[in-house]
Amino acid sequence: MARVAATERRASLVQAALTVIARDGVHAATTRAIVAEADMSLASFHYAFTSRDELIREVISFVVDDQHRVSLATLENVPADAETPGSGIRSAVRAALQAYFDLLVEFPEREQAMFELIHYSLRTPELGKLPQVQHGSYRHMAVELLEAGAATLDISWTRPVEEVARVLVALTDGLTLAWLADRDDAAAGHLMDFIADSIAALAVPAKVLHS
Amino acid sequence: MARVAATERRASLVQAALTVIARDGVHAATTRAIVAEADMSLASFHYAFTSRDELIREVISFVVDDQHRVSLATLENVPADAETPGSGIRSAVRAALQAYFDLLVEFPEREQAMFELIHYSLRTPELGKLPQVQHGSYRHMAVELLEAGAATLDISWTRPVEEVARVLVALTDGLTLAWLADRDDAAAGHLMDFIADSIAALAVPAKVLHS
DNA sequence: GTCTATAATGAGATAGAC
DNA sequence: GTCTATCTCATTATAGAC
Repeated sequence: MARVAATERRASLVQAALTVIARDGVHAATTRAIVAEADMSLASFHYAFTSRDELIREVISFVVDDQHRVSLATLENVPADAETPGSGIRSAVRAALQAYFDLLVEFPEREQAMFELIHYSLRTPELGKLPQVQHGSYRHMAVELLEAGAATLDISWTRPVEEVARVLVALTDGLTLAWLADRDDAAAGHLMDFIADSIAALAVPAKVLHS
Repeated sequence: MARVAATERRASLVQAALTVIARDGVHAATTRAIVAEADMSLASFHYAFTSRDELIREVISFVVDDQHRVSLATLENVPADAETPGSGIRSAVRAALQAYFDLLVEFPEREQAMFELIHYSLRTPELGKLPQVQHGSYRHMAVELLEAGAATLDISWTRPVEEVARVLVALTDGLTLAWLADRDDAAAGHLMDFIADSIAALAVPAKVLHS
């Protein structure tokens, strides 16, 4: 096989690991399954990584970074949803949730893998603060979305934006887990309606704070 | 070792498995670890169960049943929180959440194990509809609590109780996952405040519907 | 019914030729 | 740098004595 730089091999293996984890779960992501997915030899694996654990650590780091990238990309679309100040926030939140939900329905394995990676890192002390970091990146993403939405729709949050973000993340996690468990689209829709109402209840027209 | 009925052995092994899963995670719950915890020989394990998978299935079934039992026990305490009709629902919800949260803080491994078991069953097709059942039992528990609360506090839900229950479960799952990830007690408190407000917003005094 | 011993498999990691 | 072959260990499961 062609000679490839170690950094490229590492990237390929991380991608392959993510594919395997999404398809078969974390427990099935053995070194053998991963190298098979990457079409690579077992020895090449241990040339690029000293251990399986080192790979998994890199997978989680990659996922965290990736979420941040996705977050920024999503922001591009927020202004397009702009409507009348104040009242628009409810439908903007609802639309953003629907966009997320559509992705979830299209790639359920991906979100399932995220959960499994969180639980894996919670069970792996050597991973240190990665669970906090991973979860924190979700909240950071939510903060950016909420601030962008507030700026675009000319509203203010009645609670600290970090707090609203935590609510949004918790609700999204709950929505995701519930749908993964029972695949009830209609119920998920009702839940998203509720989330949109509840989040919108934390917004007031920005001018209120200016008076 | 004394001769023990197979059904007792099965029960002991299920308990031991739960202990191991809570302490070290599902992936660490090998037959060896479980029989060590149960102080039993490996052969006894295979006398009681034909396979490890059969045990895990029984563990999940047990957990589902157990949740139902806990749910009924919790109901006993609801009337004690009764206050003035209508306005009391917010503090009743908040108190119930706090009670759950206190349990979570005291036994975090237990809730973590519940998550891991859900994801395990989602990855195990042979387990069939168990994930739905497990998640459904959470919602059932929520329904009973909400109905008992409504009766005691003389309020009605403005949405179908199943829908409110789904919201409550989703929020609780999100609360749990967030706290497991970052152990931020203060943030969890704010989240519970929000949940209580949002759920209470779905309640109206019962007499409104009688007029 | 319970035990010890062992088969059978699959895992992570390494040696050494090329 | 990459390969094949192998080591070592842990796992599930079973056989057969008691």
